[in-house]
Amino acid sequence: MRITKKIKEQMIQILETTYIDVKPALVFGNPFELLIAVILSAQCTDVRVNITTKRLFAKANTPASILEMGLSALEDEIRDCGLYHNKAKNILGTCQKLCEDYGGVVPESFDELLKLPGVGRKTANVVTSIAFQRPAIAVDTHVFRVANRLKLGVGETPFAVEQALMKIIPKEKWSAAHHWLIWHGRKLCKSRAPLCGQCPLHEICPSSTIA
DNA sequence: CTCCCGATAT
DNA sequence: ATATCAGGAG
Repeated sequence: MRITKKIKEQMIQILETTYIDVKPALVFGNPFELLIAVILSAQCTDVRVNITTKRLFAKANTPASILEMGLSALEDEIRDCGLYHNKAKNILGTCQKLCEDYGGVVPESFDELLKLPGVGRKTANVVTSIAFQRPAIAVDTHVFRVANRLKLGVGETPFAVEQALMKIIPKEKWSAAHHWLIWHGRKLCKSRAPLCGQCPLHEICPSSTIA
């Protein structure tokens, strides 16, 4: 079955009305905390990140104070999130760059964000969208999977999916769409056992496992 | 493409 | 027991 532009627009409308009012799952108090939380969130559940950041931010929640912790103390603090050696190194590198080049403040420029160690396209887009409230579609594992299953935005790489989604979704809805797709992926369009029977999109979804 | 990696869901 | 989790770097 071919997915027309009209069907894609139907999908967008259903997602928009179904996931009205969804908000970020990560807990943060400012752009810097969000940046650190997103770096920690790679291959880790948001629940675990929130437990870890609550404890970490109580001890240190500025670039300078996290730098003071040092590598091994930071590793101990974030170990539960997994990939902790890389993440600790990247967080320290990011904190150092923030202090040296940006006066301890998270830059709003997407290109500057990308220069921070441990910050790739997905993380930079999350910070751009959520912390600075500018239109962006961060393609994480959920968005990538859901967009491809729906054929709402097809692509072999996250960047390709991001571009495909930006074409079909009006710019003013980009940031919201990122949240619709994430929550849809978490609640219904799960990686292992998608709950197609409960899905409001199953009738127009090309990947639906039910009639 | 591979490696990083502990916690959690199934 | 193993697939997956708000990915990024080499």
